[in-house]
Amino acid sequence: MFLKSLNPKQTEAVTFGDGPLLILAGAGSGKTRVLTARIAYLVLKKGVPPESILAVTFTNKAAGEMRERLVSLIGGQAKSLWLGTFHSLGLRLLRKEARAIGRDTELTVYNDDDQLALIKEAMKELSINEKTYSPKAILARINQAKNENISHSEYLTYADDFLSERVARIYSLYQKKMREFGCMDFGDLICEPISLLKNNPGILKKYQGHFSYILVDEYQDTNKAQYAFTNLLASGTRNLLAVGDPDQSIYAWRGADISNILDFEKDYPDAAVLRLEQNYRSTKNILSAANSVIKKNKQRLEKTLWTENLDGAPIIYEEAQDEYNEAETVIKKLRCLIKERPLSYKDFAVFYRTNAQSRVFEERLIREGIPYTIVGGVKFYDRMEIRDALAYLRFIANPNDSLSLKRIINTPPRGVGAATIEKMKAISDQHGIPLFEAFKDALSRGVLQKTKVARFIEACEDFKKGLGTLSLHELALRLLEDSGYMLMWQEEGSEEALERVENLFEFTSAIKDFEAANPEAALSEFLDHVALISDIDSYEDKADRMTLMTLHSAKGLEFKVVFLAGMEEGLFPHSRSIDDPDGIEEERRLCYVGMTRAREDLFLLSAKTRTIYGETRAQVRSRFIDEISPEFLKIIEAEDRRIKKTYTDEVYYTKEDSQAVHLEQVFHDEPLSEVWRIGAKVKHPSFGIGVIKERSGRGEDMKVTVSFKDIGLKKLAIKYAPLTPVG
DNA sequence: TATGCTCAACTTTTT
DNA sequence: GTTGAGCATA
Repeated sequence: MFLKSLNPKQTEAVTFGDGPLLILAGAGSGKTRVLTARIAYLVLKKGVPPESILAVTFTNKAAGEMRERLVSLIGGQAKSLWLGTFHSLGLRLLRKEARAIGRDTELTVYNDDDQLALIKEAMKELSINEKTYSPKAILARINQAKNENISHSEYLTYADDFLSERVARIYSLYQKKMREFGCMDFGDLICEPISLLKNNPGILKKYQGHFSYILVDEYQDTNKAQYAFTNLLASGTRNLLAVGDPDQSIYAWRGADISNILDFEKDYPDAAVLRLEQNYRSTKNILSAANSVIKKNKQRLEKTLWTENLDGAPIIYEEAQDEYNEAETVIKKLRCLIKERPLSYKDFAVFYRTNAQSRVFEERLIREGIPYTIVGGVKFYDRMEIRDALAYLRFIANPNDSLSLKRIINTPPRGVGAATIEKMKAISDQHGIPLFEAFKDALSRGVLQKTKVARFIEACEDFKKGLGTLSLHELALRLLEDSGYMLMWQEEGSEEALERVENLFEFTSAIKDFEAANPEAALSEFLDHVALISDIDSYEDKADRMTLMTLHSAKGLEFKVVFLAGMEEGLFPHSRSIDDPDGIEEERRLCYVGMTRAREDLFLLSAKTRTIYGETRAQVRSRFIDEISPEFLKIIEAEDRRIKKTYTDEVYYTKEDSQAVHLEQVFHDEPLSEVWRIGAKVKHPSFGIGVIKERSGRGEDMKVTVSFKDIGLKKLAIKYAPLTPVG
C-alpha cells in the first residue's frame, strides 16, 4: 500500500534498516512522501511503537499535513507520534520535565517584540544608552548566541571586546528576567531542553532510550543548537534519519549551518547516503533552468535532478516599466492563462524577496477583483490590539509575566504612569517578588491610592479563579470587556478604533475555533499555539485564491504557475548580501527554491524603475536572469511591450510558442471606481449576492455599503472583505 | 499623567 | 509610504 508507487530509491529509503542515514533529496523528489512512508513502515512493518518515533519538521503546517497523512496510513495511533517543529517539541519536553528541574510549568513563549522590550528594560537597568548600542543589534547578538547554544555565562568568557562585554552583561540580565517571569524565547526552546538533558543524566537516558527512531526534515536548515539537540537524543540508538537538500538552504541568517548536512558523513562515518534525484514536479524546461542557475554556486554537493515530465513552455522573463506595471503584467498573464487552460486562481502564486513588495500587488488585485491571499506581511497577531489582548491572557495564565502586566496595567489608562511603575519595579526587585505582588502589597499597605488599579488587580484574581469554569473564548471576551479594554476603543469611535474592535472579536472567534479543534485545551495551550504558529501554518490552500508570499515562505510548496517578481539587482539578490560571496550563494539558492516551486509555467519579472521608500530608482535586472541558460528562457524587454500595447488583440508570444496566448481586452484597465460603483452587483462567499448602495474612501481604504438579499446592509472594506464583482 | 503631534527609521528573509 | 517612539503641552 504505502510502498506502492514509490521508485526504487524511495523504496530503499523507506525500508532502510537501522543506523544513521542521510537522504539528499532534490526539489520535488517526493521527500515528504518518503518520510511519511518511512514512519508508516516503522510502525506497521517493524512494530515500532509510534510514541518512540521523533519526527521534526520545519513548520507546524508540514507537521500537521504529515500527521494527517499518517492517520490515513496507520490510523489513530499517529496521534502519539512525537511530531512537530524543533520549537514545539522543545516546549513539549520542557513542560513535561519542568517540575523535575524545579521550574514552573507556567511558562510563556516570547516572540521577538517581547524580547526587544525586555532587552530595552535590561539596558535601562544597566544604564546602557540605547543610542550608542541599538537594542536590535543586541537582540541579534543574543539570538545568534542561542542559535549556537552559547549561554550567557559562556558568552561572557568569550567576550574579548567592549561591545561583546556589554552584550554579555545584557544577555545575563535578560536571561535572569526571563527566568523570573517564567518566559522562554525561541532560542530557549532549543537551548533549555539541551541543558535540561545534559544536567540530568537520568532524564537524558530516559529519552535516549525512549526515542528509537529520529527523523529530521529540512536538515540543511538546522542550526548548531538544533544539531546538538538532535545528536544528544540520537546518540543512544543512532537511528537518525536526516533529509535535506543543501541547494535549498536559505536560513543561514537565522543561524542555519549548512555544514550540519555537509558534514553528516563526518559525524556518522558509518552513515548510508541516498540520493533522490528524480523530480516529479516540474517541466524539463523549468528544471533545466533552475539547474543552470544553482550550478553557479561554488559550495555545493554535486547533484543532478532529472525528470520524465514534458518539456513544457519556456520560462519567460519580462521587464516592466515600474512595479505597478509589473503587477499588471502578472494579472494580464493570469487572465490569459485562465482563459486558455483549465486553471483556477489557486494554481497561481507570486513570490517576492521582501514583504514590502506585496502592497502594490495587493492594490492591483483588489482593483481587478481577483481573489488572493497574502501569507505573512502585517500579521494579525502583531497588531497592537491583539498583542494587548494576548498580554491580558498571558498575565492571567502566568502572573509572573511582569512584562505583560506592564503592558496592560495602564491600558486603558488607570492613572498609572511611568513613575508609579518604576516605584513598583523597585519594590519588586528589592523583595524579589513579581511585579503584581508589589502592586498588591502597595495597595494593601495603603502606599498606593489607586482605586482603578485595585479594581483591576482584584478582577484579575477573579478571572484566574474562573479559569477552569469558563470556556476560553468567554473568558477572553469577558476579560476584554470587564477590563475596559474593549470599551476604550469603542469610545474612541474612529474608524481605526472600530477596526480594532472588529479584530478583537475576530480574536475571540479564533479562540473559539481553537477550542473546537482542541476541546480539552487549557489557556496556556492556546497561548503556546499562538506563539509558535507561523504565517505559513495558517495558510489554507483550499479556497480558490491566488497566493502572494515571500520566497522564504514558499519553501516546500508548489504551484502550477509561478511568478517571481522583482528580479532586480539590489532587491534580489538583496543589497544586504550583494557584497558577500556567501550571501550571494544563499540568494542564489533562494532563487533556485523559487524556480523549483513551479510545475508548469514560470515567469520572471523585473521593473526598470522602482520606488523604494519614496525614492524612485532605476533598476538593473538580476544577475540570476543572465545565469539561466538561454535555451530555456524567452526574454521580453520593456520596449517590446510598449509596441505591442497598441495592438490590443495581438498574439502575445511569437508563433513558434506552443502555448501562444491571446491578449484581447487585457490592456484596458477598469478603474477601481468602475468596478465598485454604486449599483454594481457583488458577491460575498457568506453573505451571497448584493448591490452596492454607498461608497466611501478611496484606493485601498475604500469601503462600500452593500445591501444583501437576506442579511440586509453591511459596510465592508474592499481591502479585507472577499467581495467579487458579478456580471 | 494623558494626549497629540512630529519625525525618523525602516526593509531582507522567520521558527 | 508607514509606523512607532519620543517629545511637548495641557
